[in-house]
Amino acid sequence: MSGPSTHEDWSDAQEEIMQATYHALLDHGYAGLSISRIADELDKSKASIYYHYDSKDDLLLTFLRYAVDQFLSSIDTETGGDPYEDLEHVIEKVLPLRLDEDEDQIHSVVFGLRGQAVTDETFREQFTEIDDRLAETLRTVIQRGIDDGRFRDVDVDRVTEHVVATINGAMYGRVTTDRSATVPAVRVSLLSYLDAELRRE
Amino acid sequence: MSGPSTHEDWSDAQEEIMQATYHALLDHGYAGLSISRIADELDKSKASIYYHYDSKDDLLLTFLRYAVDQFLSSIDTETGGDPYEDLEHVIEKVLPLRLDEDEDQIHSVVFGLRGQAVTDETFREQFTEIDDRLAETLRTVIQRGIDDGRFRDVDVDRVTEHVVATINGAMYGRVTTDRSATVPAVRVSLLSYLDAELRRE
DNA sequence: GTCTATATAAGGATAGAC
DNA sequence: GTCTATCCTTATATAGAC
Repeated sequence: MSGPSTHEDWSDAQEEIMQATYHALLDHGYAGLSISRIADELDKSKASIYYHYDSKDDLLLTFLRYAVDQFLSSIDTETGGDPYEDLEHVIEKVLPLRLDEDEDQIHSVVFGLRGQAVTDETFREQFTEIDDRLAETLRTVIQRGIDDGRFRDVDVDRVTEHVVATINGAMYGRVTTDRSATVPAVRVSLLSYLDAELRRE
Repeated sequence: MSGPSTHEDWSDAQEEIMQATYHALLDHGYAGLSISRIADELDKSKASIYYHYDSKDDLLLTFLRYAVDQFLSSIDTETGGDPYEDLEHVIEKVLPLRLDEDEDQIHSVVFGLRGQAVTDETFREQFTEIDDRLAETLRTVIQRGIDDGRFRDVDVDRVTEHVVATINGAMYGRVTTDRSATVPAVRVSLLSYLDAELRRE
């Protein structure tokens, strides 16, 4: 998660605070997040946090963008090959059978925050962006398949929205329920759906 | 939402506290929920809440079950007719083009709480139950369609999980993003998918 | 059952030393 | 930049009157 050059021009202290916030969220959830608990995950005091951020809100806003960027990176997929294989790669990337620890933490934190979007406009904008990005990737691949003549001339937006919803529902189920059969079933079913819907006979 | 006999044998005061909690959640979200804010939505004092509940946790647990029950009622659908029409009815019930105010509030509160399931086992159990129930309804209808010979002999669990994920993703998108095109697109696409996947030629 | 008043802790934020 | 100490507000929870 913290590999080399994770974030632009930030100081080490700022990066450490973001990581501490990550861990505080994993331990206590958003509702239980406090500056004290972030400091507990840090080898620094509460006051030092206020040197870097004006307020808890300021920190949270910065963190939200930080987490969203990490999430977007984690689901980013190279496309441009065979359109159907591209779709396979996207699905494999967003719904791997097994998430490694870092990915699992990113998903947990991001989906743990997403509920805030119901009552907070700032959060909603971020999650709108996440879904827009995923949709854009899918739409581009599908459209290219149609233009190439490899896919049938379907309603691109309709198929795209269907796939985005299914992917989100499966990711969401993974982190908020104990229904472990969901992800494997959806992976298979989604590919079968795309094959039937898009591929020319 | 509060029609006649909403909840078993509760006192009026308890029902009022549940409703106040509802509104406090809509106004402030789960992270901003406090006993004071619940009391503000009530024409009673903070202390009166502690007469009915031992602690905030006790109240929250009761409320979680209350909200989950309301949500389950709101998506409950009569089945037993033509299997394909039953599926149409379920989708129409969980993904109506327009939610009335009460339904919208139930969805907002329930999805606002669901993020807690990431870090809280008690919450996760409730959302596992919600998804299990929806899956059970769908699985039963699809299985009956197969047994009747109206549907093809598909992998029932695979199709069921796909539909549950898609429905959840669409409901989730509705309350956590500004992407208003999702629900209408998914409704259409889901029915088209089920038609292609299930119906005998 | 509900109220006012209050005890006690935790949380956000700042002052001032180093 | 980071620390300790502290201020003020909010929060959970209880005591005791009505």
